[in-house]
Amino acid sequence: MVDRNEQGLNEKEFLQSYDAGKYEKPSVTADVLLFTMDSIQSDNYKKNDKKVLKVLLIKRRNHPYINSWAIPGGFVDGNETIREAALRELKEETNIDHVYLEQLYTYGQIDRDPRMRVISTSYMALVDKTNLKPKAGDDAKDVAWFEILKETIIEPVIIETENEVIRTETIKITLSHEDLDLDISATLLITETLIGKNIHRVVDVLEQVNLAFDHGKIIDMALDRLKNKLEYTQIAFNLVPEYFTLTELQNVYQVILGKEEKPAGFRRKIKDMVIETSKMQSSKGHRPAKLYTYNKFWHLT
Amino acid sequence: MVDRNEQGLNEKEFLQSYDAGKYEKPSVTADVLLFTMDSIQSDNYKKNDKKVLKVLLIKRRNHPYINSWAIPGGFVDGNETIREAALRELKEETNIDHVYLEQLYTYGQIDRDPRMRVISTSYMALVDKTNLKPKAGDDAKDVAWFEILKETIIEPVIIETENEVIRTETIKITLSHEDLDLDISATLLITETLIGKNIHRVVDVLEQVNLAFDHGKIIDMALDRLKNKLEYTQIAFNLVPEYFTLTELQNVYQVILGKEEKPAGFRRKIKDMVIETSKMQSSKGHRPAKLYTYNKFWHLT
DNA sequence: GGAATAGTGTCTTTAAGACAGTATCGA
DNA sequence: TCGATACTGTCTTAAAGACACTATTCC
Repeated sequence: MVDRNEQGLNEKEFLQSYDAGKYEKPSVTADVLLFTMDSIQSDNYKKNDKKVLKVLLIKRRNHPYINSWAIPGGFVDGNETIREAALRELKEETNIDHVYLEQLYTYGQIDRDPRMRVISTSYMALVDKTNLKPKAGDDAKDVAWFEILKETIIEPVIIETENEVIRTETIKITLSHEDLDLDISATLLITETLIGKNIHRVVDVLEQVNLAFDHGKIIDMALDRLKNKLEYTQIAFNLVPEYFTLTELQNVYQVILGKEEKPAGFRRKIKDMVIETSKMQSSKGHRPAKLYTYNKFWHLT
Repeated sequence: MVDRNEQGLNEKEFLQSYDAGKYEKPSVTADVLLFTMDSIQSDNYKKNDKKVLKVLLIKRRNHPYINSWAIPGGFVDGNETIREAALRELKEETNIDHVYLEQLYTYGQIDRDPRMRVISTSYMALVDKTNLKPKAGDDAKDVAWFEILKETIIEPVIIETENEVIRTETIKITLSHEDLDLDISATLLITETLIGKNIHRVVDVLEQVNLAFDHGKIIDMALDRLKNKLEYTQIAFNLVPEYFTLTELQNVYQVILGKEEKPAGFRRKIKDMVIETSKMQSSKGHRPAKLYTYNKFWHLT
């Protein structure tokens, strides 16, 4: 027996008569938040380089937000998945294979883009900058790594009423580049409302300078996810070279999580995830450090 | 100075001339995985009810997958966000306010739907079934709660080569209903490949019985997320009534995480999240239990 | 030698796990 | 009284944090 619907059509007849264009459709894009760690060289021969977290942005050459900076991304093509679109985007910016790529969140505010309805799925990618070969034909003026600084502008305020608790906080994300004379920033109002048993978090963009669309909000959410995942996965190893010192690795954690750790405790915590090698890193005016590599079989325990 | 693009247009001129229809666009839907805990009454007056995890499915009345069961969902309308579409869908299935609703993942496989390209953003919702008033006009034949059973069909196999580790496992998700004489199941092949420093997880649908689209895969991923979030957030409280016993709460954890816990340890772990009340639960042939309620200020510590 | 970082041993404090024992109900 | 579940106290083990100390390099 063939299943027929209420109009008496079987599946083949239904599909032939189906009008795919009868609903209004949004455009869908894939945006890639490409993060890396970078070193700021120290002038003191004894001191280690300072490590900072950076994100890749591109300069928009067309409206809307012409000349502002944006997270790299583009429309999802009819013959590719969203992930493939993100990978394609990533390929244009890096030359590395096996880049870590993870879906983060899908943004669907109605007026995100003044051109039309655009729904955007964001991905997070992590790369080790020391492996990045600069691409031929790269126009430094249009693609650049920006150091990320996140600071609190207005300290958290908690308002408790009979049935509700509301916590508001204003933060500012500043994106800076050592060579470009440029101010990029986003000021965000974070409102956490306790409704019933759950906290509902809403992020509003109060002000954005030289940053396109709702990308300040997207960067903020990506930073939160990066923080979270760092604590219970091994993704930090995507941000260091194949051979690294434990201090380097510790710096990745400290910069992203924003808190100091004692060397003894840190080493104890990650000892099963790394393998000691006989290589050494020297050249600085202090005791040279052993180089370690990632223990890829760590999961199987 | 007005910013002009390479065609010499300012933003207003650009937007007026922009052809929003020039790219092929997918349809976007919001799917809601509505979970709840249910009790299976015991025939022994002394024993507590058995608790099970259930998910809400609807029966499809049209092609494709006519007469199969599906996760409730629908197209995102032009004047609503994706979340609003999910809430609208949820409103049709429950009457509760403040339902916990969280975005999970966006699925963009090209052939997910035989009608056309459909990109689907899934949300997870948690409700306490004892609060659910059955909706007027609800057709029990078309909407039903299904008990979830996840089992391993083929035990994990790990293949190690020089540079790669591949782990495969076949699982089966069975969805059952006490009254309906119905088999709903999905058999899934899970392949985890260690590429570089990261594990890439791919879920393939081997077989689906009476289940529409790629919904077996979506249910599986939702279960994983539910498990994860249970361990480091307070979402479990959405699955119990306002007043609950600690054993009830413990059951929520045990059923979803699939492992036993010692009462002493469990109570110690959650003691700051709950508030003891003077209420008691009796009626069973054993010592009555104290009723507790959620400590909504637990976060602020 | 001195500044700076690398690395380790041990003590203390907390948290997690195990286990035994008491309490209280309904038939 | 018995079967079943509700709870609590304490001992053990493991993890996290604090701190002191030694090691090694380049200028």
